[in-house]
Parts: sequence; C-alpha cells; structure tokens
Amino acid sequence: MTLRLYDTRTAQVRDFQPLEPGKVSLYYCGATVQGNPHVGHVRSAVAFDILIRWLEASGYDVLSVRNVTDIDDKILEKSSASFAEDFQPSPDYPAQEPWFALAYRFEQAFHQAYDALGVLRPRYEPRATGHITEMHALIQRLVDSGHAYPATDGSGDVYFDVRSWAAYGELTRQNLEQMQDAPDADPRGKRDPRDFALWKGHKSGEPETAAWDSPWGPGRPGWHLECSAMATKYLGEDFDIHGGGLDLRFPHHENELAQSAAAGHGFAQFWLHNGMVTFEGEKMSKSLGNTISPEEMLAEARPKAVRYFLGQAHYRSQLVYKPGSLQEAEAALERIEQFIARAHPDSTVDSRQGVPPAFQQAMDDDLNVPAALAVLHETVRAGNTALDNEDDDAAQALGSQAAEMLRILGISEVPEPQTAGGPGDAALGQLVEKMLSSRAEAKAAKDFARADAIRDQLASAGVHIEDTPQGTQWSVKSGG
RNA sequence: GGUGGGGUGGCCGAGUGGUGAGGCAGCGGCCUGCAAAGCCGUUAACGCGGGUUCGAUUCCCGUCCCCACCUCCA
Repeated sequence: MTLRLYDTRTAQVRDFQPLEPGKVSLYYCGATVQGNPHVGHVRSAVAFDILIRWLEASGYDVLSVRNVTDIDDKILEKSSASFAEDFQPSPDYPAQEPWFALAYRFEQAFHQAYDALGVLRPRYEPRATGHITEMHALIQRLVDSGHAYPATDGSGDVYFDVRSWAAYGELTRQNLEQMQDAPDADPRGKRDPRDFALWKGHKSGEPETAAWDSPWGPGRPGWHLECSAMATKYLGEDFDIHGGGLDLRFPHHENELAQSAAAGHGFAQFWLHNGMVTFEGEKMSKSLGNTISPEEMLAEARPKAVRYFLGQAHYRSQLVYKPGSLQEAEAALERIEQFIARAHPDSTVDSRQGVPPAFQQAMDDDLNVPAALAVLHETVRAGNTALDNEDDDAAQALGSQAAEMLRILGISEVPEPQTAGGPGDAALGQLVEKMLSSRAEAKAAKDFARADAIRDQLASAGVHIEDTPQGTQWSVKSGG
C-alpha cells in the first residue's frame, strides 16, 4: 500500500507519488516571529514532524524546508511600541528592542519550543530577510508578464493583479466575485481591492533598517512572497508537498500559489493543512485570551506527554484542549512506556518494517494517527498479557514493535527534561531508600498500619511507590 | 453572501452499508496484607426528520446547531 494524502487543492485523498522517486521535497510554513510560540504553532510542527518521520521510515529522503518570517507589519509594530512613551514592559516584551532583535529573540524561543517537543529541525530554515534578491527576481518576472504592477499612488508598493490570473481562487475554490471585501481594505493604489502586496514601499517613520532598495523603490517584502521565493530556491519550481495551518489556506497559500503559478512554476503537488487547536472547542487566540502556551503545557506534564497529546488527534481534525487533557495523555503514555520497560525490546530498526501492518496501513491512510495509536495500545495489551503468561519472547517482540511505533510517532524521541544530576537527587534517593527499608521492616513485622503510613507520607511528597516481584520501585510523579 | 470541515458513549477520538476502533474515566473479578501496576470481564454513542435498501451511524434529501477561512494568524 502506498501513502495517501489529502490534498487541499483537489479536495481529495490521493496517492502520493513524489516527483523524484525516493525523494520528497516538503515546504511548510513556520512562524512569524513576533511573539512567543503558542500551542497552534507546535501542533502544526508536530503534525509535519510526524509526516516527515513517516516518510523517512518509509524509505524516503526528505528535503524539508520551514521558513522564518522575520520581517512583517506586526514585528515592526511590536518593536515600535517598545520605543513609545507609554510602553509598558511585559514578560514577552520587557524592554526597548529593534525589530531585528525582537525577531531574533522569538526565533530562538520557537527553536526552544520545537526542540523541547522533539520536532526535527528542517534541513533548511531560511529567513525572509535573507532572500530579498530572490523576491525581487520573482516580482520582476511577474511585472514583466503583466501579473504585477507598481501602485498608482506613488507609495512604492507593488501589487499582484488578481484579475490578470484567471485561476485565482483555485486552492480554496473561491470565486473572486463572491469574496467578501475586507471591511478595512485599503484600496490605496490598487486596481482591485483583492490585489495583494508583493512589495511594500517604505513609509516615513518606519526604521531605515527595515527597508531594502529595489527597482520599485526602497521597501520590504510582502508576506506571501517570501514563501514562493524560498520554496522555489530550495526545492525548485516543482516540489512535492506544501504544508501549513488551516488558517493559512487563504489568503496566504492562495496568494503563494497564484504568484508562483503566474510566474510559470508548477509549485506544490500536494497542499496539506493541519487543523486548529481549540480551548474546549473555541479557537485559541491571543485576542480571546483563552490560550495555553507550550511553556505552560511543559510545566504541567512531561514533554513526551505533551507531544503525545498534540499528535493524538488526526492532523486535519480540530484538536480540543481542556484542563485534564495532558493528564489523560500522561496516563495513556505511561501505560505504553511501562510495558516497553518491562518487555526489554531489541534495539529497534527505524523503519516501517518494524511495526505491525495495521499501523502501516493507518499511517499510509492520510496519517491516521488515532488509528495507529489504537494499534499501539493493542500491541501493549497483547504484550502485557504475554508478560503475565511469562512468554518473554512474545513480550520482547511486541515490546520492540511498540518501541518502534513510539519512535516513528516521535514520542520517544522527545528529550527528557533534565532532572537528574543535581546534588538534591542523591539526597532524595537516600532518604527515600531509608523510608522504604523502614517500610519493608514494618511489613515483615506485619505492622501494616506503619507500612501504609510511610507509603502515604511518601505519596504526599510526590513519591509514588509500587511493590513488584523485583522489590519496591519508586518514582517522583511530575506535574499535577 | 461565498468556501471548506464538523455534530459518535461521562470525556477525548477513529471508522464503517450488516458481527459497532483505541484512550481516559467508571464498575465487577483475578493478583496484593491493603494498595499500585497488569490482566480478564463489563456499562455506554452515532444532532433531528424523511428517503433509498433485506438492512444506515455510514448513501440521498431536508432541517437545526457548531467550527474555520474570506482581515494578521499554525
């Protein structure tokens, strides 16, 4: 069975055939680095990370590219606000900061969040500001072919002429005539209100550092242009997959497609979009204030559990977060991990050969992770049964499969938060061992009241204990 | 107004024209001094109204509701 993926443009699940056998070229939209990452960013990153890992497990060489939008209106606004007289410092924006410093700082915050969740770094991670030359070439090409024009109001803007491109709207199957005009659309020097900026002329008051010379006057790139320019540079005029959040379909991806296609490029064969994360069903957004940040999630549960949670729904589905979600993920994950630890799996092969056919089928079916997880849980149950029956060979085989599934989903690849190593650890260990030996003595003396009191005492301190045939095991329960 | 996607058991969340995933939570049992972990069993769902069909949660029509996008957004 081959991989099938849902393509937004054709609105159907299709067989995935890469342009070049054995290789996959993938571009997915990263963040505009104007603030700290929120859960939606990392959900998207996890979704495409799972895609990449599955492609690699299936034997493909994946050339992945994720952009960093490090120049845009919001970045300039946030920076400019930090220099305003009424500036109120906040944790995210603590001090006066030039736009490029602000962008750089948040770019690093994004890396931290991605790394903490085991998201593989893309092969290339180009910044918009590093590709002005490529953007100019693309604009010129569009101007020359009659699909773009300099603004008629002398602003220095250059717009894409949507009416010059008959296919405009094809990605989201929208009819230009029936689109709702943006209520705050600024017609400026546009031929049509829906024309979008390829290049934004420099305005007085904006920092000089945010302006680049161009044939149309000094200015800075429009948002959509960078992705077209960079995807083409790193992946070619035709490539396999373009991804991003559902909210990017329009206008961002629609415009990307229009400008690239109008420039004569084939562009992406497949358009993939991940669903939104909601807070109890409502869209999370800063303006609504119902957000939970990746940082807050990581404070509440182990990184692996956070990753499990973010990946557990189908990537195209809405992912509902609610208080308790992370604890549920933690419980499910612990069951898997405990089985694997008891099964002593072989060193696993990192490929689709190491997982059950049902798991392969689920993943091949447009990355049906929920169904794949069902296979994983069934494997765990079968493995536990084997352990109970002391069938160690079967348990080990199932353990290897479970470990491999966890690895392909990227969950076991999430780095453990560093907790060990401090001098406190040794002290804690000694104290716990001391109490456990007291408890063992009490148990031996059949003084169960005292034994249970010790267990309760440890529990109230967050130390969880478990009597096993190999003796009493203990662990510190993380989070709430 | 346009476009896309939804409404599944207490919660999360797949899927299918006929024997109704999986997880979390709950209940009963085994195990345990009691627990924990694990195993076994178990409770429980397909928005509403029609239609097609031997049979629909799955297809069709209607209807209600929800979400996203059409403005910066993963």
